[in-house]
Order: sequence, then structure tokens, then C-alpha cells
Amino acid sequence: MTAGVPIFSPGASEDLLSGGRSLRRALAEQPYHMVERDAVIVAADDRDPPVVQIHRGMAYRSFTLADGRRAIVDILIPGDIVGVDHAVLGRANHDIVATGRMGYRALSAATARELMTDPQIAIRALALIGEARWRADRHITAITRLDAHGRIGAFLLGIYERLRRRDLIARPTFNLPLTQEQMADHLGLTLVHVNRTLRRLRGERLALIDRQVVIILDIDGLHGLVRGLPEPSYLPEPWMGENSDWPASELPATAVLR
Amino acid sequence: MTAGVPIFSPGASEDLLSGGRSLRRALAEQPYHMVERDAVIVAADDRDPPVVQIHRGMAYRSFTLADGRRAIVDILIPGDIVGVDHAVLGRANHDIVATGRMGYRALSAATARELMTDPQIAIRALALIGEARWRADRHITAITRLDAHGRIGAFLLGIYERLRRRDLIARPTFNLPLTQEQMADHLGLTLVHVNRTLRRLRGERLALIDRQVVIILDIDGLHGLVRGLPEPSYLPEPWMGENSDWPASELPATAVLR
DNA sequence: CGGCGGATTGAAGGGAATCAATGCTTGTGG
DNA sequence: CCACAAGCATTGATTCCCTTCAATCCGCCG
Repeated sequence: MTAGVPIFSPGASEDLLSGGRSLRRALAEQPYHMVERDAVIVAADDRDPPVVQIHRGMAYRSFTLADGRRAIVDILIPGDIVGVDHAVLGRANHDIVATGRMGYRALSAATARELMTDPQIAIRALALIGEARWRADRHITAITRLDAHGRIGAFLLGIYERLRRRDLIARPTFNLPLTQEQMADHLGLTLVHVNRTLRRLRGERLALIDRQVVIILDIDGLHGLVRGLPEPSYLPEPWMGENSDWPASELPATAVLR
Repeated sequence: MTAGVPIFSPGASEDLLSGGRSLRRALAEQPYHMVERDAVIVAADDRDPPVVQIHRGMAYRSFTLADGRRAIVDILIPGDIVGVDHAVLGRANHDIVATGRMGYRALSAATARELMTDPQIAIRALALIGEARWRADRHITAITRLDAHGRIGAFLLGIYERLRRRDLIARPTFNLPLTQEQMADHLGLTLVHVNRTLRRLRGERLALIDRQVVIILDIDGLHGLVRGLPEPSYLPEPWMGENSDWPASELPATAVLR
């Protein structure tokens, strides 16, 4: 650990990078799991749920209301590490579900707790939850103040940005393994209205969504729909350390994090 | 710090409590600030914003879209500590604004970074952001799948629970220093519809909201509106350490954390 | 007393939900 | 190899919750 009483004027960048490496190394030692669509990786009432890193495919975090309605609060893409807070809180309280064939590694809560005693890793964990909360904030802003048109635009741009930033894609085309019903549960709309809106985006030549393939035709146009929504670009550089270790993937075949 | 290779089977409770104490102690040494309504404590583009602890009154975190529309993503009550992630991320990206006369203490980002090298404090910080993200998740669920009626019910219950848990109130009556417009910006509704819905709650004898005083008349009835929404009751016990140091406050006069 | 911000209330329009069919793909079995 | 089932996507018709527009009211303060 950093000795003495370090004062990082320029920020905690070094610790962030180093902690990120340690965390990823620990995860890399864990067995690789492969599951099918709708597999529940973590259930809401699991005790001491593990920390999970997505490697291939996507997953979502969701809550299910008593009447069966569901809210998908976050989408997880390859490279995302979720649940570092589980180690502290002891309960996830939400489900984590695969949206399709998905590969991941998991770190037990106990192991995660041990790792957290390393300040660098703790800092990194802090940044990880911070990023998740940032996504949550952006999402809240979108569904609070944008209509269906804007929400879907924000959603597509958000996923696109995240994939690109992680070097999982290079062009504005990617695989999105979600049904329209899942998008609806994420955006606070109905399946029917999501469908109509996607079709409308197509008509406006902003984006094409066919089956599970998204092709963004007019990025600037889409940005126009979500003007003023917090820009993800604020994410600090150290963030980038998340990839670079791994080769970039491409297009329609679901992005893969090795 | 905890020596050796500690394995907390029962969880990180001790560290959480100890870290919480240290953090609060550090905050207690900072000067007390008092501001008026609409004062901006942290602006979206501030560099290295401080960690803030609310002592008296309430505040909110918000994003403002390009066209001026606003989304209030979180409400902060006395005792809440926000921005521990600022120390790591270096940017808040959202505004933190007082909803009325408000008292708080602030810890500079640099000092906060120093504190984070203490694993116990880091664990506590992790729990703090975890709690914030939990609130965000609950809120997303509410605005994604509940109508105006349910959203307001969930909102009132949520604030009530938080105040009660922190021993700031003992009965289902409290001061809520928010205008209907602010509630609207928080719940994704319009001021007009918030007004109608509050009035409807009154008609149903579920809750009375007059001026800034909330009186919950039928807690079970309100719970019926939000059936299935994640229960805040899951928050771990160590949490409770947040208060107990301070005497409880009461009623219409805004709750105060000493 | 006049003015101002917030709260209320009415009327009309619109975006999204709901209800209901009908395509389209893919996987399975005869 | 084709029929068939199942799940998802698509589309039309209708309903309704919420927004928008517009006044009016009310409590507070200089």
C-alpha cells in the first residue's frame, strides 16, 4: 500500500490504475462461467453475493414489483465489474440476469472483502460504484425529462459510448442482445411503444435496429434528441485502464472481453 | 487498520462502524456553513469538489438539460454524506443545491483522498455510495413502473423512512422543504400534476401535504400504492451508527442534525 | 397596498398505454 | 424436409393519464 501520508494533488490516478490491475488480476484467477439467456447470476435475496465481471454478452440489474412488473435499472456490458458494494452491504437486493448467452467471472464476497483492505483496490472499488451511480443518474435524468424518442436515443448513445470507450467496437454498429420488452422495462415504456419509436428512428434515418443489431446512422442527430443530458465523456482517464489489456472485438458478433 | 489477512465472515461491520466514526470526526472538525434556499453547494463543473455532510435542512442533486429543464436525481437529508466519490473522480458533474435554509460541513477533496487511505474509512465510503446507488435504483424503479399516484407515495414513504431511521422524527409527520415544482422535477411529472395528485392523496385520506408540512395519515395505505418496490429496510445495521451520537429532533421545524 | 412566488383549478390536446390481431423467425419433431 | 409451436416484432384502434395553456388564488414582504 501507499506508505506514509500521501497527498495526491493531481488525484488518485495511480492508485486507481494499480487497484484496477489488482482487481482484474484477482478476477482473472476465478473460473470462467458461461450461461444462457435469462440465467440469474445473482438473485435479490442472495446472502453475500459475489462480485461479478462480465466477459461476453450482456446482463441487466433489475427489480421485480409484487405484481410482476419489472424495472431494469442498469445494463451491463463486457468489462463491467458489478457488486463491489455487495462485499460491504451483504445483500444485492436486485437481480442480475443474462440477456443472452453470457460469460463471466465471479469473486466471492469474502475474497472481495479481503481485497478491499488494500487501499488501492478500495479506491478502485469506489470509482466503480461511482461510475455505476453516474450511469444511474444519467438514466434517471433521461426517464425523468425525456419522452420516448429521447429516451431511446439516450439509451442507444449510452451503450454505444460505453462499448466504444472500452474499445469493443470501432464503428457505430453493435450487437444489442435485448428484446424490445427488456428495453421497455429499462426505459419505462411499453413494448409496443418501444417498437413504434424504433421504427420512427428508422424513418428519421437516425438509427436502424433490426433484430439485435443496432446501426447508428446519424450520431449528431441522435445527440440532438438528448441535448443537455450529462455527457459520459467526463469519465476520468484512468478508466481506460479497463481495456487495453484485451484485444478489441468487432461488430454484429457480440462484443467479447477476453 | 485491521492487521494480517482478516476474513470477516459476518461482514465488515466493525470496519464500517469504525470508519464511520472516523469520517464523522473528520467532518466535525470542519467549519459549519449556513446557506439560504437555492444556494449552490457544488456546481456540476467544479474541479475536485468537496465531500459534504448535511446537518440541517435538505438539499438535492440535480442535472440541468440544455433547454433548461431539470432533473432532481436525489434528495439529501440531515446526516447524509455526499460526494465521497468526488475524491476519486475529481468531478461531481451534478449540482448540489439547498432546498431551503441549510447547514452543512465540507471536507476538501484532498483531505478526503488522504482519509481514503484508511481502509476502514474506504469501506465506509463504499457503503455510503452503495447506499446512494441503492436509493437511485429504488427511484428508477418507481419512475419506471409507477404512475403519479405511486411515485408520490413512494417518495413520501422514502423520505419518511430515512428520517425515521436516523431518529430525526418519531411520528409520521415531518417538514419537507420542497416546492411542488421541485417534487415534479424529481418524480418526472409536471408541477400541475403533482399538485392534483397531492390533493388526491388528501382526498383518499392517505396523506396531508400543506405548505411544507407532510402528515402521513395511512402508512399501510401508502404502502399499498408502492407494493413491491424495494424495501429500504434492507439497509444493514451498521448504518444506524449514523445517528445515536446526536439527539433526535422533531416535527414541523426542519429536522436538524447537530 | 401592490407585487411576487407558489399553490390551485379548469379546459383541451397529446403521448403513451391498452387491447387485439397478424406477421415473422427459429427451433423442434414428425 | 416440411409442419408446427413459441416467442418476438409489428401494426391498428381506442382509451386515458399526464401535459400544456391559462387563470385565479393565497400568503408573505417591502
